[in-house]
Amino acid sequence: MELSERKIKILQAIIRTYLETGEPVGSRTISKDSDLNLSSATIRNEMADLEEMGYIMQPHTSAGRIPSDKGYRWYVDSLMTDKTNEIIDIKQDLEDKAGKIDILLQYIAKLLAKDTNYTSMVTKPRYTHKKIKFVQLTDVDEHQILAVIVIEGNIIKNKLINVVENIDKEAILKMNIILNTFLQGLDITEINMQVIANMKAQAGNYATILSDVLDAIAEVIAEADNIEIYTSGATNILKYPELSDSEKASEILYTFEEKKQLTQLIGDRISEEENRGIQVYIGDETPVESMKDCAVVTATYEIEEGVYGKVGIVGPKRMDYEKVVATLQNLMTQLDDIFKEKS
Amino acid sequence: MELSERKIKILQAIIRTYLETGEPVGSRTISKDSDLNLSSATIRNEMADLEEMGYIMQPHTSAGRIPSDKGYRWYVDSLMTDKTNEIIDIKQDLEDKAGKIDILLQYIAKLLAKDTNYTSMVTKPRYTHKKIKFVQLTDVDEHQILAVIVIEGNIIKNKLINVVENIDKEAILKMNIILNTFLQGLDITEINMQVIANMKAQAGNYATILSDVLDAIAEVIAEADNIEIYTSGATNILKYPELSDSEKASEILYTFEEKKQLTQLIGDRISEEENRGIQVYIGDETPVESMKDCAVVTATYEIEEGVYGKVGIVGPKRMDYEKVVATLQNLMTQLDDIFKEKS
DNA sequence: GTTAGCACTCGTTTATTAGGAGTGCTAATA
DNA sequence: TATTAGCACTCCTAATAAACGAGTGCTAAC
Repeated sequence: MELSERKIKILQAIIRTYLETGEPVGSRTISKDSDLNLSSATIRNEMADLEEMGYIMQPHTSAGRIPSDKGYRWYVDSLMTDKTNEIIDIKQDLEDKAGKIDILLQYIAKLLAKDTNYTSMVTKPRYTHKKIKFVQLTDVDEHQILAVIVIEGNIIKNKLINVVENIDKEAILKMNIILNTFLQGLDITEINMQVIANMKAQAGNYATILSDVLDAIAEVIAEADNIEIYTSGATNILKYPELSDSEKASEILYTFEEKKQLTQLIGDRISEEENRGIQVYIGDETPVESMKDCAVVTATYEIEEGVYGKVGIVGPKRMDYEKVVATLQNLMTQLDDIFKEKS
Repeated sequence: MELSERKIKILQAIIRTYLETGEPVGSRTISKDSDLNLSSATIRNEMADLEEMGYIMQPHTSAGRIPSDKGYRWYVDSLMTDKTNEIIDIKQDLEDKAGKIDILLQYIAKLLAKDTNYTSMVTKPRYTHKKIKFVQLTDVDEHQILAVIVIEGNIIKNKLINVVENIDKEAILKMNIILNTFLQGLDITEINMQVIANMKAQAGNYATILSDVLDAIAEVIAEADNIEIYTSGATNILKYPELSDSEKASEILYTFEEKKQLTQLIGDRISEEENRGIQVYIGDETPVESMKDCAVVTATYEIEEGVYGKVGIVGPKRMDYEKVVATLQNLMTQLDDIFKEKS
């Protein structure tokens, strides 16, 4: 069976009404509220068809219809072709905060959660090809060296290194030179045994200290590799009765508290082309078990050539897709503008 | 009326049973479970007295009794005199993590939440008298300076400063010297207009840049002043029926998500002597509105002379005070040992 | 002082009922 | 042929009632 023009209108009406109310919607409601001028009986016939086709379902006989996952999917897909133009101007707010990327992202998460009444999450962008800009050692006291490592994209990391031997100024000076000659401009994937061996050879007496320093650098870089995720509005899910029962809520909230699992949702596979743009996961489509009763919308932002992060919204399946998608699209362009301006 | 020996035993029995079950406890239960060998009628008489004295109350006529806040308070106070000796050996775990204080604290929070099944929170210790160890500027590129600021207690902060003028090596060198001559060893409260004016005088041509740098330093220091709080196990509160209804849970969880309000609970007044040691807040005693149905136990740790942080546990009023207090006491001594060893 | 006994209270559970929203089907209608 | 009015039927929900039972307070006897 095909989706006739009329069926489409009815299906849309059902889904829209359900998104608003969260209650099963009956034939009479559609008959009255839509501009189709059809009796409830006709609507009923069409609804029977739509059910057979899998777009809607009944929680029980003698209840109205609610959208199935397939129904939501259809709805979302049909939305994507429209150009919606809801505008929420956060650009101004954003510009003030553009100085510090992590504060900015945290702020965006908060804004999104507040604006949508769903839960938001934002990943810190991940530099896949990190080149070392420079490394600098400073002596703090006789047994401590402070290493400052600056990676492309102005990610700054520091670490205190405890060293057994006494440290003199000369050692620091020499190591600074060695480190920078060898590492500057190097992609971190290029730091191999060969490079390290060469450095150690040059370091002579200071090889042990250098080894400590290199360990620290490795550690720091590994750390930068962890995906950091900011979330906001987790408690918003308690506002939706279908999610707020103790068990479900507990699972979902736990996921947000732990954050680890969120990686699967917005951390993975950013580099793959097809995962860019706006993605919608409905119910079982999400890779995270605890969110099987939720819908997730994600979007990818680019802060500079090849450096991506993601933004996501989690809510009930009956979330206001239109608004969420529009909001995210809007946010993305505004972020684009901000980052473009800066560079 | 006085609390007779027998009344004490009955009160204890009531509270203990209620802590376990969370259900009102009746006279017959006490009569059978305790070693008093009294009939339920006698217990009833005593219970009527205890109720009159305010230690227990009835949720409604013909229900058993539950402890009132006063009852809990009495119970907790009586616990404090006992020497409990439950031992949970986390020391070994802790030592591995002692390298990085924030990871350590985060880990402690997790451990506590897991161990107690309540919610835990840990503040990062706050250095009240922060002396600047040193400041170091490095040129990143022509218009960016990287400032690294090390404060006593090895708190390291860095900030990228955008400068309009071109920067040459000489400027950097000169400013480094000025900054360190003036600021090194200075308590941050001592950096006043006078000092700044003197520095600017010395800086000559570089005064504008110096001004930017000082702004950045001020910002960084202000940031270090914020109390950071790690929490864990927030979703645990959903395990307790008396807290898990949507509204209450939402409020409490929101408090943990936002964290701001937690400051009132474990951030404030650490320096005041009487707030050290173990503190128990029951119901309305807590300064945080959303936790009026909870109990909060806090403890203070000292990582070095004069540098304090706090650890807190939040749970239902019927929390297992004995275990929580013992766990915290234990944790405190173990932390003490670890930090003492290190210095 | 303690306890057995008993009437009474009141929340909880279970059963019953009434109401109503919504359906599917059929037959009449345009 | 498509639409619609009508009606019997389903089944959820809310309301009401009844049965239950845990627990109490009080009294009177031990």
